[in-house]
Amino acid sequence: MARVRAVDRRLYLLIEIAARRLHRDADARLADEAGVSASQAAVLFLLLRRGERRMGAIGETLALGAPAVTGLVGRMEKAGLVVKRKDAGDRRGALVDLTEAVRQAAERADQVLRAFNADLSERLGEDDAERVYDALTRLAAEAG
Amino acid sequence: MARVRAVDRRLYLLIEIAARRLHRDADARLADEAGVSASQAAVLFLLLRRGERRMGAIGETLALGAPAVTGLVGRMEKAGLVVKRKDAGDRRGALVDLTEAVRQAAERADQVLRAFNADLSERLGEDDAERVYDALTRLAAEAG
DNA sequence: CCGATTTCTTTCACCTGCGAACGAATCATT
DNA sequence: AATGATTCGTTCGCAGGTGAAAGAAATCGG
Repeated sequence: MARVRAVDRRLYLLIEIAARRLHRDADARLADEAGVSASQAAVLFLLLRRGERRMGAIGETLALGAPAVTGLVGRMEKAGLVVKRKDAGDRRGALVDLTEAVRQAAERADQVLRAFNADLSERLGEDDAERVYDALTRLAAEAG
Repeated sequence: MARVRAVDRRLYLLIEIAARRLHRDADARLADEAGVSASQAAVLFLLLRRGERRMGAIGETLALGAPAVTGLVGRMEKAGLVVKRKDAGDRRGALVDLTEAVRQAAERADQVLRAFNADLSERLGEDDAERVYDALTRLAAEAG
């Protein structure tokens, strides 16, 4: 299988490459075992943990632009994974939530994600996993 | 600006989020200062460092599937950034190389990338940058 | 030499993401 | 109130990614 050659120690490129590989892998596993895509799983995960959320909040948490959220949630709604309703308090906004019927699937997706992450931690070792987590948190915080 | 909330310590999601933010940022800077996209810059970078390459090799190094390479290189060819020619030795294959005219632009892109990476290293600190680099290399090596 | 298999790339249909431009609703100021 | 600026989400057109299937060229076994 393809080795990753260093490409001259460019951290940014490496992050992209790693993210792409992991995405592909997670996507396949999630599709198999939970019938959702990786992008969808992220939304389900968020809604499961934190409940009903506005479009904008979803985008902010997942670092997605507004059009991406519109599209992603739209496809999920069509697939019956989520429901969208107008925010009564601020009628510009829209609230997204899990459908009761799909909560179970969301939990399955959650477990696949959990297993996937456990694999990653194992491959890195507790210590490095922690460190990478912190480091990426700092990087993601404010892309200067 | 948007803080990244932990979303329950899911390393995989964090990697996606960080990659997305960094990509957006790098893409904007590269477009401004070198007139190429981040994906294109990765190809230019590779060709600049290692010279002429086959489609498959590009995909392998950058963790891109064959169709992605076809599309990316095709757009770059149309934009005059690279030339593609049949591999004389194995006429299934195609060799991609920089156009002489664009080598300068490639070097500009390279410098933007270098600066971008320097920023990242600075924000992480030498030590963590190194560690993250090694850790991601392991993760990217074989998405199990 | 020839058919079967493998390898390299492309095509297809699709999902996912982006920036720019827009309409609708809210907020702030007068 | 009225108007003007801001915020929220959508639409649009596009780049960039995927897996599956198909096409060429090379290779391998008989």
